[in-house]
Amino acid sequence: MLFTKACEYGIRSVLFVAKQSLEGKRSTLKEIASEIEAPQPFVAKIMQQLVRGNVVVSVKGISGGFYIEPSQIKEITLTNIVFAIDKNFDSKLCAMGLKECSEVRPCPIHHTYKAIKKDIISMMDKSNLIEMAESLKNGTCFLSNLPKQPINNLQ
Amino acid sequence: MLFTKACEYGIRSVLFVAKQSLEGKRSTLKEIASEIEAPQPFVAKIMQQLVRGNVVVSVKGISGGFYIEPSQIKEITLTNIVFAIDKNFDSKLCAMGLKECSEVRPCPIHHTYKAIKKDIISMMDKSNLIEMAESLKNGTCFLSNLPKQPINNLQ
DNA sequence: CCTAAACAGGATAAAATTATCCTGTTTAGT
DNA sequence: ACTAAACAGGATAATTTTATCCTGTTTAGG
Ligand code: FES
Ligand code: FES
Repeated sequence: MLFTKACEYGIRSVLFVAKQSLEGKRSTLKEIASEIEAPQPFVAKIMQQLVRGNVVVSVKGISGGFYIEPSQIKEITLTNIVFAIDKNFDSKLCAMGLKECSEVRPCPIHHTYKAIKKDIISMMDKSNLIEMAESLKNGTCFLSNLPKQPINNLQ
Repeated sequence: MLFTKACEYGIRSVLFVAKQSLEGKRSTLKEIASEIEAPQPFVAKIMQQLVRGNVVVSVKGISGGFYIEPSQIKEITLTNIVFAIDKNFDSKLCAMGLKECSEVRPCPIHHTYKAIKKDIISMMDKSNLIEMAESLKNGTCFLSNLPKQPINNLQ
């Protein structure tokens, strides 16, 4: 598993908030947790970390919620999200658990894994939040497994 | 982190045992734990799982230890090792934690991550244990961070 | 046949991660 | 002012992962 559960929830939360923010809407904890199908109190903790990390903005009080300045959305990367939640995340570590991933003292899979790591880092740095948020809007990608409403809900 | 600590220790243990087996030597728990710099009782548990999973063979009693039939070494993959230790390991899961990684209902990073997953699976399936064990023998790769002996141990 | 070295496995403990609870503060609207 | 909806944050609980302990069994060698 590449990311911790907290990071997975965090990424999905931010993407939902980003999508809503593009439409000028704030998102409440309740909406976020329901949308991403995650426990609300845990999502609350994660959103707190994201606020402290300046990834999202929170507004207290009635009609409050979370949002991201639309002009900021394109600046945010998965790296930003993940590091706001998991200070210790490090995609640069050795796949076999050596304390240091090193070119001069490589583990047996270092050379193969190096290319994979590069791709992971690149994915995290170059992932375009606004493009992802727009795909969510278009319905070409999703944040949960099952459609919210059954398809056959006629009558 | 791609693998759990247990898997990391397991991979390193198997590689050490493989290297020793190429030289006709059995490895004791004490040797393995010391070589890979991991807690011996935890390594013991992991080795038990590897024995049950038919990755390594154990011999009880004095002058016992763990070994791998040299002819078998080239048959073992990282996938074998990891699944013997972590039944739930699944490199095919969604990077964002959706219950199912799906082409028809993809998460926002599915398409980028798909290629990475393919590389991970390929690394795990095609990694050549005998080549790695031989590199260990040659000293072109390593299982721990620091040389066992200080370099300046003259006199 | 006795001993010491080695693995096996159940039970338990410690640490980290995930999840929940409760109380407090903020704020729009009345 | 009062109220209800919303986030903040400390404390706690549950679960999973990591690590240890203890007792038992096996076996080569004297
Ligand atoms: S040393 Fe293991 S991945 Fe680089
Ligand atoms: S659906 Fe998320 S990686 Fe495939």
